[in-house]
Amino acid sequence: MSSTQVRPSQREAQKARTRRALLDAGLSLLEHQSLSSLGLREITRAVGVSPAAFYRHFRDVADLGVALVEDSLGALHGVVTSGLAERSEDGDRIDHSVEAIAAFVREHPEHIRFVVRERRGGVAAVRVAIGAQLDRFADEVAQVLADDEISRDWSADDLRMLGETYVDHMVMTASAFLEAAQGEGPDEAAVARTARRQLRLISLGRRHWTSTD
Amino acid sequence: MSSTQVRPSQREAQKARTRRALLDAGLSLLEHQSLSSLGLREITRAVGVSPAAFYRHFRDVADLGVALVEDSLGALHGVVTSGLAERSEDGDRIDHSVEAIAAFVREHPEHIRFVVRERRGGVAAVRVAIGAQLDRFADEVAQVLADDEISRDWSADDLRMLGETYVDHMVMTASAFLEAAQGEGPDEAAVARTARRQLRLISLGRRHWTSTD
DNA sequence: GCAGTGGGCGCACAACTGTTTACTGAAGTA
DNA sequence: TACTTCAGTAAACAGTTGTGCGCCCACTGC
Repeated sequence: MSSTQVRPSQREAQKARTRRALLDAGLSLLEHQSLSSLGLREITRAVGVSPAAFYRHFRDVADLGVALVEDSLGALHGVVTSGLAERSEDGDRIDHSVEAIAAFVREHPEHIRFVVRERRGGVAAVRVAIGAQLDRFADEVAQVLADDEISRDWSADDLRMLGETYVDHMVMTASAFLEAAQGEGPDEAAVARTARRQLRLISLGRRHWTSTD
Repeated sequence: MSSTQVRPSQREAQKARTRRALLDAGLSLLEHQSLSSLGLREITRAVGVSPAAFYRHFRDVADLGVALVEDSLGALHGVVTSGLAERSEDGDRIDHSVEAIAAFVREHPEHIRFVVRERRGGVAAVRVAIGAQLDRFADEVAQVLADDEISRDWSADDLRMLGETYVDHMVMTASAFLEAAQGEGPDEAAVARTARRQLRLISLGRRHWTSTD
């Protein structure tokens, strides 16, 4: 089996560059529409490349969409795990989490928009890809939570449920920050406040949890 | 000012029938795609009507989308308020709420799919319409919660936040039920169990809530 | 240096899109 | 009965779409 080349050879470096351009153009074109209405020619036109060139990189637009999922959630992955790892007193932890989400949205708004929009979007393959990634997040969060003193006698099942809850809340909050950034809905401070209070609500429920059924 | 006719005159009855047909066809075509990729001709073809006839009823496809929002969330509106009004012991109330959502999804899957998909979808006007409706839901839920003994000394602000939390949770749960119905993800029973436990978590947090900041 | 690989191009193709136009004919009005 | 209204039609418009074909030519490995 041939491993990946150590010296990328400017041929495939160029190929990778075009691929990136296609991905970037696609992502930015998705600001005002959804993937299922994004045209192949639209993308190549934005990059300045012939339509036929597209097929050298992706089977179709949906395929590019799947690639974008890895792109978008890969970056978030690092933030979540490293952010959760650092532990501190409860209130601070909530503040830091919310601020981390806010910062990520500020830095990568298009990625967040893409994920949030296509999570329930019209392209099945992309929906599945996003779902799988978020499932992984939920697992990892549950893993971290398991080491907390509070959830000493929680069942794996309950922990998993809690992990899902946190991930869903994270996505919702990110989406709300995004809307705030583009002037729709409440402003960033208000979103942050709501998010913090919701997390406090969950945190309280967590402290008084008793496993049944 | 001329009021709406009491005797609908078969002319406008026919018009209304075509309009309904367009709405229904549109909704069912949205099962496997999103609104921004739904074509005007696609709809009229499904109804068996000429493309130009579409303009007698809607300005464009986005306009039809907005009409679909009223259609979809109007039905849900009755369920939510009447369902919440009946009060009982805490556990039962959770069970009933979750079952009510499950039942609604079973009866109107396409409506739920539409709302969930287009809530963050590519058509701004539709996003706004859905957001406004869900905001109203949140208000109403907060209103009902205000009369609970538990939230005796809650601020209006905290109640509103809790209302949003419940509405978001409802939408998420409905979406999960929908996925279950079409074989993706966990089955209906598992979704219901998760939803119940999440509600119990929130309920616990609620009982121990103390307003700060 | 030379044969071979492969990313990108230009062009053509048929199929489709949204929108406008002038029209028809049934239903409503007086 | 004669006159108006208007939902729906048919046809044409200029653009656009995805995809396949053969060709080029900078780069690669020998």
